[in-house]
Parts: sequence; structure tokens; C-alpha cells
Amino acid sequence: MGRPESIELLPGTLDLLILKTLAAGAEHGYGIASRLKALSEDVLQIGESSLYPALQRLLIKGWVKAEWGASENNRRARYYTLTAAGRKQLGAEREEFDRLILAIHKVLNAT
Amino acid sequence: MGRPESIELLPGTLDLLILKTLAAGAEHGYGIASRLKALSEDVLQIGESSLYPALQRLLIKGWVKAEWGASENNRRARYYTLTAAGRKQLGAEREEFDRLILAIHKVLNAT
DNA sequence: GGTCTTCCCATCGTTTATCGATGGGAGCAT
DNA sequence: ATGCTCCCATCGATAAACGATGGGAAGACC
Repeated sequence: MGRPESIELLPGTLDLLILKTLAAGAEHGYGIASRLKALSEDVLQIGESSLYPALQRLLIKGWVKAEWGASENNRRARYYTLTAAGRKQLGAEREEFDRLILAIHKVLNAT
Repeated sequence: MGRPESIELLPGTLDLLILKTLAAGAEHGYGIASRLKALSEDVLQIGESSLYPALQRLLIKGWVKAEWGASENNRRARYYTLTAAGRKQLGAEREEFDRLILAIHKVLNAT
């Protein structure tokens, strides 16, 4: 879809959020969504149809790697881990994000 | 296009930026782009192929109105003005934007 | 046994924002 | 007359995000 009617996310920030989440340690898809929801105090509610395609993208780019395992609840789960390239990418995306946010704030706070 | 290779903008923020710019007074398309570039210190470089479609959207939604006139340089120009609904929308979008940015920051600054 | 909830995976289709390329035209200076 | 800056606008491509939908397995509760 394009821009959805109900906004749960700032478009263009999902990769960054996922990379940042994984920087805290390996996690599976469902867990990533849960962490994001919890950390953002229920503001960021990533649907699974946004999350899994995003993870595929990150896999293809080589920023994360995945391996099957068992979750804490004894379920089959695919754990994602940040690669070295992913860690570098996280830094770059964060810089770029901060740069844009700063610029936007300059506009929004202008008189 | 989808996401361009070179990012000049956070997707989903252009409408907000335009509305905010027009809150400072009527302006034509080219002028809006110039103001944004100047205020952001050259970070936000809105292409005309992003700008004019966005203005069409805002017109259709009734958030801005337009009228032809002459620019300061004696050129034919279309001046856009914020409507009452547009001013309201600006407030709403800004709140939503701040809400999301706050949530994102909570994630990015987590340990 | 049967049902329900929670956890966990994934894809397909649709919509839409953004941008590159491209088209035009008019004022003004050299 | 050449070129530069201003000013308008559209078309086509691409990719992001999401609703809907599909599945399956663990554990609880009746």
C-alpha cells in the first residue's frame, strides 16, 4: 500500500528502528515488534506485514543475518542478528535521520 | 518513484512543511521551495516534481487555496494561501509528528 | 477431546509519496 | 540572440507501508 490511513510509523524509519532494536541483541520478528511497541510506550505498532518485508530487505542488503531456533516459549522462531555491515548502516542511518529531523525542526520552529 | 536514492526529505513530512511555510504568509511554489531550503540551511531541497503534486493534494483537500498573480520579479505566479481548515490541519499534523518523533527517540536512545 | 488464546511465520495486493526526466514560457541582463 | 533565473506542470518509475489473509504449533482451560 501507499501511505496507510492510520499512521503508526513515520515512513522511512522502519529499517532504522529495526536495526536499533537488534543492536540490543538477537531477536525474532515478533519480539522486534514487541520491543518497539514497549519502548515507544505503545505508539509504534508495527504490523507484521510491514515487519517481515522489512526484514527481508535487511537480509538481502546483508545488514542482518537469520537463523532458526526456539523461542523462550518453546516455539519455532527465526532469530535475526545484526552483522558488522548492519552496525555500520545503523550509524549512518541514524546520522542521516538526525540531520533531517534537525532541519525539519528549524522549519517548524521558525516564526 | 519509490524511495529515491538520494534522500532529501523524510517521507510523510512534506505536507506539514508546506503548511508551516504558508502559515507565514501567502507564497508561490518556487518561493515555498526557496523558503524551505533557506530555513533548513540547504538540507531540505524539495524538487518541483515533489512540490507541485503536493500542492495539488493540499488544494483538493481544501487546506490551501490558490490564485494567480504576479511575483516580485514581475513574473506570472500562483500564490497559495492557508485556509482555516489548513491551519487546523497544520496543528493536527504537527502534534502527530511530534508524537511519532518522541516515540522514535525513545527507541533510539534506549540502551 | 475440543476450543481458545497467544505466539510466530509469511505473502499478495493495493495505495500512495517522492523524485528523475522532461516539457514549457516569460523577464532581464550581456 | 544567448543565456540565466524564475515559475509552472506532468508522466513514469519505484519502493514503502499496510490490510487482509493464509498457515501452524504451544499451552491453558473446560
